[in-house]
Amino acid sequence: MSSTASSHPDTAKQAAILQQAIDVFAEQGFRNADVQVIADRAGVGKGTVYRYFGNKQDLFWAAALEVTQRMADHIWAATEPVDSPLEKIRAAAVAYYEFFDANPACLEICVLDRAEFRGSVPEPHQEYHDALIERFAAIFREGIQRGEIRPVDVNAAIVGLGGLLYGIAFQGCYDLAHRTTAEVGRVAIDTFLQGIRTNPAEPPTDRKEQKEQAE
Amino acid sequence: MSSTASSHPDTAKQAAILQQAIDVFAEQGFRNADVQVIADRAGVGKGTVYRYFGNKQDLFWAAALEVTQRMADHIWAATEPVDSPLEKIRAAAVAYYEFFDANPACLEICVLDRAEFRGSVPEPHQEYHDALIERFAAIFREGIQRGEIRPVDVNAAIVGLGGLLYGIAFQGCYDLAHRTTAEVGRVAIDTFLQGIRTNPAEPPTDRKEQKEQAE
DNA sequence: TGGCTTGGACGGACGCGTCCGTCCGGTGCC
DNA sequence: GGCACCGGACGGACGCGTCCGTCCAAGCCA
Repeated sequence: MSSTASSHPDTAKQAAILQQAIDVFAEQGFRNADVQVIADRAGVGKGTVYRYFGNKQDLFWAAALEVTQRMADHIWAATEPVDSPLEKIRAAAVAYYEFFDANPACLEICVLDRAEFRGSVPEPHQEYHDALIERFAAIFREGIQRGEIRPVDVNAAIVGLGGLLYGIAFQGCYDLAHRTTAEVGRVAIDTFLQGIRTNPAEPPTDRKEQKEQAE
Repeated sequence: MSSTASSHPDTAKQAAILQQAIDVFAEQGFRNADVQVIADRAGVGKGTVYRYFGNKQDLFWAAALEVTQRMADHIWAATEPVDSPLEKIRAAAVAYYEFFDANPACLEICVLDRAEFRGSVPEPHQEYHDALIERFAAIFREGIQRGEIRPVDVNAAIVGLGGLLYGIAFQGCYDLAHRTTAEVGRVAIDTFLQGIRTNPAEPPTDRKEQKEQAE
């Protein structure tokens, strides 16, 4: 209360509800989450929540879209200043873990999206997802052109990269051999870039970015 | 219905309930799943379900443990006849995707475990998980000894591999660039073994297992 | 016939979404 | 400039449907 100004009745309350929805859904899961609790924490009545978001499910979609946008923004901001495609990919991975380390609730929303709704997201999400794929595909293609990246199947590689990032983040709640998610993520992305196999041609003489992860 | 014999009152009914629990939980999610439906599908009364499994949550744990065991069995069966550590890892990955392609309900149980309970599994699960890690660590170590695998950080590599497998399986419900999960998984595991970076020393002349994924 | 398993009817808790009374800011009339 | 009217934003009480876990009556085997 004491919202003296009330210049825009909508925006402030809507944002408050959305943020609380992210937190409560993340804490409780979709079915367990009580809309009344979201309303209480946002400092509004339950009726107001339904006024702004229609129903519980639409509220969840709104929360999920918000999370997607925040994550994408963070990743793009991290990759843009980098020139090398290979390093762009590494930067994206680091940004990804940074984001979820800093916003664990956002990770849980992604998990719930997959678990509750089998990823059957409405169109806005799909558009964001497709845009993500396409921008990464462009990075991969340029990397291949520049000779930094092997001529791999770009789409499959992106799905693989996505799976790697996603999977490790998901597993963050389990015991990751006593490492933080970001730490494991850094090792994993190095593996993705370089592979685990010894090169059949040469003995392990190609230490180059191994220096920074020296155990 | 018509379970005239009832030779073993326990085992048969218990197994039926467990199987139906896996299916119904996978279809509906934990909170959405109605114990009555599980009982009906298993051909028993709800009271019998509670007699055997105590409560809904314990029933879910039992289902999750069953899934874990089935999956682990399948993977070990696939890796044992293989000699080369590197190929053992590849075989394990293939077996992983095979299993979840053939048993999608089992994948959903894993997703639910993570989503509903943050992976806060009871001890039996943890033991299985630890055993899995240890057996793979042994494979990695032998691979490194034999010179097939770069001297990577074994624990981190395993988490990375697990994340890769897990993540791609999870994403199977999204549009994987019009591929099946198994197909994408095969490409991804190749990437894990070899990396995407061109080797700084030699030009891309090392096609060796690229022949089988020729686009 | 007696003990034990089974199954489904039932009570009660819980939470979604609605609906109605309230309150506040803006507008027109005096 | 002050006052009364009005519309709509707001909040929370409530109704209703859903589903967990229990309990007791009926059946089955020894």
